[in-house]
Amino acid sequence: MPISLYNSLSRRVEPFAPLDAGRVTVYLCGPTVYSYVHIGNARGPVVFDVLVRLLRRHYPQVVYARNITDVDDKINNAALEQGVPINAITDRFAAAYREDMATLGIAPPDIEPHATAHIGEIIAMIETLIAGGNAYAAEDHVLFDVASYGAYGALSGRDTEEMIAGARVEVAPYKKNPADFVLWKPSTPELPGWDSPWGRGRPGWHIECSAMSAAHLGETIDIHAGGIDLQFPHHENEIAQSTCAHGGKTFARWWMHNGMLTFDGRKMSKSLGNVLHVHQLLQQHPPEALRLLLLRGHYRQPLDWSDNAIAQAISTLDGWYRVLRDLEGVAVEGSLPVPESIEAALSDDLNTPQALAELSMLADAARQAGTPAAKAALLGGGALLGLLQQLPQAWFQRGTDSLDGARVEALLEERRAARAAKDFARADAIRAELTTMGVVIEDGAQGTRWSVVKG
RNA sequence: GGCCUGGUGGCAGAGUGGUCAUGCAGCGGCCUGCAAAGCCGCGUACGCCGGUUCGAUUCCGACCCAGGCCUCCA
Repeated sequence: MPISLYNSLSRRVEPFAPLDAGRVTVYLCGPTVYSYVHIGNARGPVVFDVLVRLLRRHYPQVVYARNITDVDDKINNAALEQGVPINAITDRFAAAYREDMATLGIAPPDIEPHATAHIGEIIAMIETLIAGGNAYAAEDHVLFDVASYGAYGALSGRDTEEMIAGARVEVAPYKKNPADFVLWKPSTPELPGWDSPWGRGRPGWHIECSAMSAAHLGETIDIHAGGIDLQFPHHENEIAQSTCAHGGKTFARWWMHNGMLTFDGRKMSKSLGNVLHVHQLLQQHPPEALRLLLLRGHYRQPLDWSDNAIAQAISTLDGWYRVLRDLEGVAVEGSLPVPESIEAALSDDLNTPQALAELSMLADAARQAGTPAAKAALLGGGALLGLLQQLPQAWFQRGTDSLDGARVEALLEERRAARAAKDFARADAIRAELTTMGVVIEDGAQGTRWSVVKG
């Protein structure tokens, strides 16, 4: 089944075809690790995790890189404030990031390049840009000369003249044009820095991604992904740098941008201060519900975060896992099939809401049919989305660490006896007590089952 | 101000030129000791105004509203 993807470059959905079907390359702009990331930062990783899962079904090798930006002024500020070296900050939050992404069911990328490990490549790239007349050194800085690249602004649909005339870009005396951006900047002694032809300094943000991408994926990559807020200037600058440094070669053939996560209708961002940290949310809610929530909207649309949305996601998963629990005795053997309906939805520009609708129908079908094939279809569809991969028991009795399991069992046994003796008043009292403990019970043909209300 | 998205039923959210999204919630019924779950059924959804059309939520135009980018940001 052919895959079609929206390309921000052409502003239309196009049939996807990699440059080399034997090696598909995908790059996602990762986090700057100066603190915990917020849930909005997790949207891209989740969405493009699904994309990579889909691509892996079609191509023998997909090389997926998601970088870590570990040199940046925000990191420097945090390190200075706390009086520690920058790697004390970056190691800690890079590890937390990895752990949190894994908890969200995101498969690790094939490559996780760190900016500080590519200073040599960054300096070499800057030298190439200077030699080619696309960059210039001035007052210990090196700047990209935007006027030297005619296609600047093509991705974000901006007019170069307007941007150069724009009043909101930082105007510095050493810039030829206000729109010129920094490739290298000087470091004072207390700041981290590396020796370079332009003195001791550190790289600008944009050049890091260009250098890391080229180092691991090659000069032309198939898909470059990131949040829509990175389209300008970050991605625009990456294109300018990479294209000019590589003799005019196309940098990324596909550009994919995920929409912003909003909170109370506003973009969630650290600068606005309305963030919810993934690390914390994962302790308050089932991780799978967070993942489902992030997939409930189309990736290019804004998605609003709310407690109600979390509750709906949990209820939906309850329903699906209930089906799987009822089919626990039905054996599924061999590798899981991927239902055509799910693959079709995802192949249509990663229509995850449609895929989730199909998954609901598969769950319903599995409940009706109760066959190994129907159960396998539900599990297989879930697998492509990174959902439904835990045991029903684990889902329903999650977060029970603080619960006294023996006491629950004892109460259930007592209630069973009471019901057998037709002492329904006692039975209901026990049910009420369990409810206050956060335990919900269901009497069924196979006995009484219990689960936690939430968590 | 410039550029770009989008406005769908109580909520979330796909989609389509002409009977159906889907999920959550709600209501009625069956079932149940009572619940829960499940099953059956219910609720005249497509911002506003024009236009094109036999027919528009879907195409076109204007308008209103919301959000994003233009500065660090997934």
